Amino acid sequence: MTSPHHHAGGSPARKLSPNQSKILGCLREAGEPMSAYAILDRVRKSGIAHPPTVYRALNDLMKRGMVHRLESRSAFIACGHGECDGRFAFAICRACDKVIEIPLGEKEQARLLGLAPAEISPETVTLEIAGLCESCGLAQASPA
Amino acid sequence: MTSPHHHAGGSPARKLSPNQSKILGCLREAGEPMSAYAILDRVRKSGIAHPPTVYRALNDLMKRGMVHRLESRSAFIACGHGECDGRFAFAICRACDKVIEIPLGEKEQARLLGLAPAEISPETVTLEIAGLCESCGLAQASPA
DNA sequence: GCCGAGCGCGTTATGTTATATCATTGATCA
DNA sequence: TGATCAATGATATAACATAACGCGCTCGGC
Ligand SMILES: [Zn+2]
Ligand SMILES: [Zn+2]
Ligand SMILES: [Zn+2]
Ligand SMILES: [Zn+2]
Repeated sequence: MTSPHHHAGGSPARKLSPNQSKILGCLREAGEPMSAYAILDRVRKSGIAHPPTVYRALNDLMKRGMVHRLESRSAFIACGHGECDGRFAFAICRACDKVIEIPLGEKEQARLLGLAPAEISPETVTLEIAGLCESCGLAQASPA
Repeated sequence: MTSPHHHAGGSPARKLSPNQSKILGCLREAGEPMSAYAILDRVRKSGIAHPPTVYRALNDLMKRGMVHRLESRSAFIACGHGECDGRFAFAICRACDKVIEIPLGEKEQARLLGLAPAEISPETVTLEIAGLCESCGLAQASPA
């Protein structure tokens, strides 16, 4: 290696910064999707005080595949597998916001990208399936 | 027909209100995704002055399937087919925001819903495929 | 005719999500 | 020592969305 400091200057797998660790820890503890501002509330006690700090860390963590964004909810969630590469989907209960991450196989991913028309060369897929989880389904079936 | 006024009280295919027509017209003219506030700017001249008016109309139009929301962009677009029923996806250029609506067949839709795990009974799918359109792909290949 | 119900819409105010920008700090190193 | 760079802190504001109240119209009952 050329120099142990200056952290390699490149792309692959740098260490998490303290803020990134705090925010990833917060999301992992929660195990649920959280809004950026909900995260901010939870990490205030550990010294993070402003929205940009949270968004910076979230954006870095998303680039690493350790945090995903639920587009249909404007919320963030820790990757259910620690880390992944963009081949995932989500199933979301519309009543209680319970979320399950669905890993996509390469073939499935390719098939989804293949739905794009020739005019657009596809790169990434955002797939969110909304429905009712078991308990919310039961609750809805029997009102009282 | 039972009565031309009071618009039938039920669900199917009521007439558009004046505001709904204005806003749908705006989106159809644009042929591109627009944010709610961009729509507001465009329809100010026709008397619409506040965000809730725009959001009310958009929500109604979405229920009818005449307008769709691009979740990954917080933007709205007129249905490419006049009207549809929830079986659609989008391909979006990440550079110029060009959007193409992709109709999904019943089988495709069913296959997507089938990706949901047993814990969540799936109802609707949000599928947005991002990539580069032809012209943006060229522009990126040759920088200057 | 008068009234109440329902609805579309106007309006005010506020809540929520996200980013632009500049200042500060601390480590590295010529 | 002082330039440089990356990370973070901090201020301010932009962008997106909704809650809540009230008004005026049309319609149907009386
Ligand atoms: Zn993941
Ligand atoms: Zn649920
Ligand atoms: Zn459509
Ligand atoms: Zn493009």
